[in-house]
Amino acid sequence: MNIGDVAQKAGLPPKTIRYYEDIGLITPLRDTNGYRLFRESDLHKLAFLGRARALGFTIEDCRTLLALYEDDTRASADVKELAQAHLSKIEDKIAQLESMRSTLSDLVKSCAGDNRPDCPILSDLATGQH
Amino acid sequence: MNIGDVAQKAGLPPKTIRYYEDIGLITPLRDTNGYRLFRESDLHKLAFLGRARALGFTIEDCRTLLALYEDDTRASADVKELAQAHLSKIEDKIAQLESMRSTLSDLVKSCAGDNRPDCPILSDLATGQH
DNA sequence: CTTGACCTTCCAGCGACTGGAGGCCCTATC
DNA sequence: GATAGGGCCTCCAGTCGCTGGAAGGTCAAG
Repeated sequence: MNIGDVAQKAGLPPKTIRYYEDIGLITPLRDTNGYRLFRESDLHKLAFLGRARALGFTIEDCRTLLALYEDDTRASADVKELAQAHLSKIEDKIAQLESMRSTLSDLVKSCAGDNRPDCPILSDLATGQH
Repeated sequence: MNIGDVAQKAGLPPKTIRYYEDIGLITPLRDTNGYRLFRESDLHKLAFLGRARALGFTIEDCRTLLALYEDDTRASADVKELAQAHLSKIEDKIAQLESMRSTLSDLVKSCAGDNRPDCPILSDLATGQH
């Protein structure tokens, strides 16, 4: 398979796939013309990476996950720990965003949104007081 | 005031303040020794920026917000529109993170987390099937 | 033989800082 | 007057995960 094919099948842009090769996540073969030549196993890895990235794992997490995936002697505890840590980070981010959402939502509601200059949003930003 | 003082008062690192000057958000004076010399108005702007950033506004949004703040003839509708658009982006992000959280949470729960290699987290990443 | 789609590499840029090197300035103490 | 320590300066590079674009080779169809 050429890069375009795998890109389609894995649902990742060619650029991203080249990047993943650059940083050593995959090592496709090379055709005589210099084109990358992808095996089924490469496609499989790329799909794995796509799903892991979609769950928000960092590239380094993905590297570790791939290594664990390919290690028959892994302990599921290691995978779980990684996933749990990532989950915690996501929950932190959600909490942070929820806090912003709450404040912003209040501010937006309190703003008339008309032609006049008076604006509680700007007042809040200016003074920190509601 | 020197940069250390405003940094403390505004709750922003000196590096960030220099960066804000670099990109033209503030323009402190200069002392004869080359040190930045901050007026009350600079501190006020920095505090404004700090709060806007804490609400997740991008730097470009902050630039616009500052301009609106300093424009007596603004329409509060413009501020509200900006804030509303930002709020929508935040809500999108929250939705995306919630979706990750949900999937991840299920996966983590379903993983034994012991010495054995069997791991539903990896299976899911490998196949996309639960 | 040409066109156009595909592939290659390499370099630069995104956002919002952050770290570090190398060096000047200021104050206090000896 | 020398020195130590802290604060300030500029400039460059790195972060993360791509993404865009330039310049050029390759391939299949007409």
